[in-house]
This record gives sequence, structure tokens and C-alpha cells, in this order.
Amino acid sequence: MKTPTLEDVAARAGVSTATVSRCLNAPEKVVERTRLRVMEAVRDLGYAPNFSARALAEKRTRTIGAVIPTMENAIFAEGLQAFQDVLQGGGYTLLIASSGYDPKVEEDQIRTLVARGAEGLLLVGYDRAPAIAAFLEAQNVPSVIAWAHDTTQPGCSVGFDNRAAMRALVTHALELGHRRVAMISAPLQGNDRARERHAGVLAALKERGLELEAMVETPYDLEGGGEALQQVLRDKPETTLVVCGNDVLAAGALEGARIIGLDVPADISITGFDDIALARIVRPALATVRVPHRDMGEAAARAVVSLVETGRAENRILEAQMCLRASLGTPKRPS
Amino acid sequence: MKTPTLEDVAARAGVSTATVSRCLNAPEKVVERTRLRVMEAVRDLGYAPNFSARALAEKRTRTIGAVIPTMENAIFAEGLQAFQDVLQGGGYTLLIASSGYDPKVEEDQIRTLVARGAEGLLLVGYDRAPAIAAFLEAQNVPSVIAWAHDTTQPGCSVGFDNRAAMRALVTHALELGHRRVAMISAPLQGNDRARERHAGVLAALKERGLELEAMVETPYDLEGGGEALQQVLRDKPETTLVVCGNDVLAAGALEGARIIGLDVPADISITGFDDIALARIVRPALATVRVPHRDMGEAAARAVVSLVETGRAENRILEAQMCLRASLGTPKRPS
DNA sequence: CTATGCGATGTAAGCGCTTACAAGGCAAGC
DNA sequence: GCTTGCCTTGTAAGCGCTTACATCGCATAG
Repeated sequence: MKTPTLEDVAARAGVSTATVSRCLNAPEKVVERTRLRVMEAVRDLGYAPNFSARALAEKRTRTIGAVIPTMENAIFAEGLQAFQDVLQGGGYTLLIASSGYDPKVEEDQIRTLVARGAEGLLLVGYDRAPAIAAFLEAQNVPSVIAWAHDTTQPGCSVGFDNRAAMRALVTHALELGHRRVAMISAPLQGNDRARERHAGVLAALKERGLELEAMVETPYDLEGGGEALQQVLRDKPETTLVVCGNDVLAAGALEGARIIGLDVPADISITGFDDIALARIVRPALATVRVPHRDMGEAAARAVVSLVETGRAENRILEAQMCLRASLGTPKRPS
Repeated sequence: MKTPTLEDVAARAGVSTATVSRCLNAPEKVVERTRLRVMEAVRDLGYAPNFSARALAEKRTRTIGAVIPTMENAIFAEGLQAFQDVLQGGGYTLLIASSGYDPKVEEDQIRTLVARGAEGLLLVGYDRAPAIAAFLEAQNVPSVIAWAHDTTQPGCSVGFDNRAAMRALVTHALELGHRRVAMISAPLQGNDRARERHAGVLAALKERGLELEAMVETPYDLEGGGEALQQVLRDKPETTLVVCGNDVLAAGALEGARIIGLDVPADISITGFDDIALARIVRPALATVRVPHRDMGEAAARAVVSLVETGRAENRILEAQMCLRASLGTPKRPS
């Protein structure tokens, strides 16, 4: 019992395959009487078009690929969900791959997606080998960069200014009186979002003639944040503010502070970035930066589709807002 | 500048398309001298096979579909990641869709995936319209059910016994002396995992001749958990243990308890389910049930592939372990 | 030296669909 | 009545690949 084909439907409806195809793809080109007959045959047979055949004939796969660092993080999941919703509405299918923050894996995934017929790509950040851009160029596969924004870089992007957002947050903290500032970040290597956030911290400090007391790079998990905080305070006990590159590290740092008996924010302030649900549930709640994931995902989807269909799309820069909460307070002994 | 085809490669290497195809798919059937020549042509031209054409000719898409309730939850993300890793290793591509816990959407997604050529499906739980099973049967698309396990149901499943795990946890709590137990759960409608966990609570209670004091169904988020807890304690202030259907609700409940000034676990114990990272970061840490997501994802992938390739696969039931932490304690005033 | 067999390669027929082009029918205009 | 042109439908040529079968060449056996 094989699945019915266009031809089966045509035979049953007593028309040619071309007519059936037209009924499905351009119903207005077929007179109603015929169309109804064909549709009935389609229903009777439970016919469903074969995507591979259609793609081959049309030379279009209607597939978009996305390579994200990890699925196991709410920030990408939410944006990706929005991305997919919009794509699906436009008749596209999304192929997702994750790189685990490994550039080598990311490159493989990109090639795989393209080989799989992706007509356009969603990529996170700008940090990748130039060969990849060349490859995509050669294969004529457009891409949009999300979760970052850099006007000096070519290519379409839908993101926000990680540096400016972080800078604003730290500037605010400095206005509260903080002077001894340390940072805990995910590894900067191969992660321009992390680098931009770092740069934002440095910029805010420099504006006031300050320097970063300490900088710890640590793997992206709660434990890493906790250990990093303890290390920072061992080396620089004068620190009054620990800026974290993301909420997960900040939540870990909060826990680290608790372990060594420090009160947040009385003894030390801690900030995060991303405003994931976790930021609101920990105590004290995390001061952080809210990133408009859904909006970004939706805008990115529209951009990719536009790129695929018309060859052009506009950059879109979204607003990332400071989100002040209890973990950031006035320093006990402003120096 | 269109992408090169098999024919282009064949022409350049001075062989037939059949030989090129063989070089790519069954190299041992081609003598080395020829093979090297062909491979060189492939490299020179930057040839990449066209998946649609291959799928059409082979009548295989090498695509597996998965419909999960949501991507925005670590528990599915982790399992799915493992699922995808195994599939990719086996030369399959994963197509992901999410239903947002809506049965109607899930059905649509399933149909879409099948229309897209999915040769096998990963589904979560058993709860869906019978028409869907019939549809999959008719289309000859095998599926495996994950995150649940029910020996009375037909079909291949890779999961764990939600009911038994919850029952064990509650039984343990009863041994600590709890007698007034309430439950906060995600909506039971259309969610057999939630129903099974609920049944597990009831079973443990019944064994001791007890009944559930209160049962609140609430949307799956932190706020829901917090409000539900407050409601429970307003109605049944004697409650000493609030069992939550998952960690997110439990974390919300923890927060709810804090708001009304109750100490956990001194005044009230709270438990979760899933053991997501959140469970370890909240204070007090959540007593919960650890679900082996990665193992499940991997096993599920092997099962789907086996089902697709051989038509058969074994059920696999994994162990979900109790995970005791500070949020579960001895009741203050055992009744 | 010829018959036999096998391994390497080529030939060509699809896979199911879209679509340019052709064909046929019919209404309107002359 | 015939032409014109539009509208509907049919015909058939691919899309790029796999693969059953045919072919060819050569080594081995008789």
C-alpha cells in the first residue's frame, strides 16, 4: 500500500497531473467544477504531496537552517521558537542544529544544513572563520546574524548592542558609588557577545577613569559562576560589584557569595544579563539586562525570508533594557 | 553560476554519472584510480549532492520528526539535544516542532512533519486523538513515545514511570511524618505525564489511608506555582507538604511560601519533579525526581532509527531517581 | 586458442512533481 | 460564418539522483 501520487489523483479525477498540480498550487487557474472533483479525489485517496519531488521540480526547498550555540538555554529557545513560528506561517520549515559553542562543530553544522538544502540561515553572533562566509557566498545562501549587532560588519543582522547595554548597566552601578568592579564571563574566545559585554564594562569604567579589578572566564554554568566569585573575592576582597556576562553565571555567583557568607547586595552587588526566568526567582532577584528574544526571533525570521525571496533585508536593532533588581545596591564603603 | 550536478562532475572526471554516484555512496565498488579522479573533480567543482533529488530517487528522506510540548523548557531541550546527536551520527536529520501543549497544534505539527517526509517520529506522552495513531499507521510512519511509559499502551516507548517515581517520593515524605498533603500540578487535561504524577501521589497516600487535601491545576510557570501555593494554604492551612508536578511550579511555590512568610521546610515542605538546574539553585534546594534526559534522548533516537530501518524496536524503561534536598523536611506538627 | 566468469563501468529508466507550451473550446466581434 | 483571443486543460520535458541491467575487458581455466 504505497502512498498515492499526483498521477493516482489525476486518474481518479479524470484529469491530467498538471491540473491536479494547479488545483493544489494555484486553484484560481482551475475552473470550480474541475477543482471540486480533484479535491474530492485528493480527499478520497488521502493524497499528500511528496516534498522531495516538489523541491526537486521547483528547485526550492522552503527550508531555513539555524545554528545556535545550545538548545539548553532559555535565551535561544525562546527566540528560536518565535523564529520558527514566523517561518511556519510563511510556509518554511526550520532545520535546527546546535554547536555547543564549538566553532568547528558550528562550521560542520552550517555545511550540513546547506547540503540539506537550507535556502537561508540564522546564525548567532559574528565570530566565525572567514571561510564560512565565503562558502555561503559561493553557495548563494544568505544568512542573518542574531543576538548581536555590529554596524562595522557586513551582512544582515537582527540583534541588539550587547556592549551598549552592558555599558549602561555598569554606568548605572558606578553612579550608585561602586568603584571596585570585577567581571565573570563566559569564555571570550569565539563568542563575540561575551566580548562585547566585556567591552561594555571596560568602556563604562574607563569613562570614569577606572579599571576592571579582575576578570574571570569560566564555563557557562552555575558552578562556574560560584567558583569564579569565590576566586574573585579571594584575589580582590575590596570588590563591591561583580558584573556577570549572563544570568546563569550571576545566579551561580549569588550562590558563591552565600557560601562565603556575604550578603548581596549589602556586602557585594552582582548583576546578570539576559533576564531569563531564573533572574526573577533567585534571591535577591538579579539586576540584569532584558533582551527582547521573541521580537528578535520574529524579526530575524522576517529578515531571512525577505533575504531568500527578494535578496535583501534591513538590519534591525532592538532595544535591550536595563532591569534593576535587588542584587544591585549601593556599596557599603564607597572607595 | 548554478551549483554543480552529478553530471558536471561526471563530465569533468570523464566517467558516467553512475560511477560518480557509486564513488559517493559505495566507494568500494569503484576501482581506486577512477575513484581518485572522481573525488578530485568533486573537490574542484565544490560539488554537493542535492538532497531532494537523492531523496526522490532513493524514496527515503532520512529525516526524523519530533514534536515536543515546548522548547522553552530545559527538560525537553536536553533530551532533544541527545536525540539529535545520535540521529546525526546515524545520517539522519531532525525536524523539530513544538505544540505549546496544545493537542490541536500537535496534530497539525505531526501532519506537517509527515508531509515533510519524516520517516519516523518522536512524540511526548500518549495523550492524543486516536485518529493520529490511525493516520501514522496509514502513512506507515513509526513513532516512539518518550517521557512516559505505559505498558498497557501499544507502540514503542522510551521513558520512565512517572507514577512510580512520584509515588516513591511521596511515600518517602509520608515516612517523614507528613499527613496533610496538597498538590500543585500543570493542567492534567491532555498531559498524561501530569496525570501519572498525580496518580502517583494518590497511590502513595491511599496506601496509608490518606487523601489529597487539595489539588490545584495551574499554567506551567513560576507565577502559577506561587499563586497556587498561596491558594492552597488559604484553603488548607494545615497542609505540611505541597507536592508539585514539576520543578518550575515548585520553584514558584517556594517563592509563594516566602511571600506569605512561611519557612521551608520548617513550616512547610515542597517537592518538585525533573531535577532541572533550577532545582539546585533555589533556596532551599528542591527535593525532586531526577529524570535521565540524555539517556532517554539517546535511547529514543536508537529506537526510532531501529523502527525505521528494521520495523521493530524494544521498549526501554529508564530509572527516575528520587533526589532528596532541603525543601523536604520533617513536618513541624505531625498530625 | 577459445570459453567462462567476474569485476568495473556505462546506459537509461524511473522517482513525483512543476511548468512552458500546445491544443481545444467557446464567446464576442466583424 | 469566420476570425480573434481568452480561458481551461493536456502534453511532455525536465529537476538531479539511484540503480537494475547491459556491456566491456581481462584473467583464468580448459
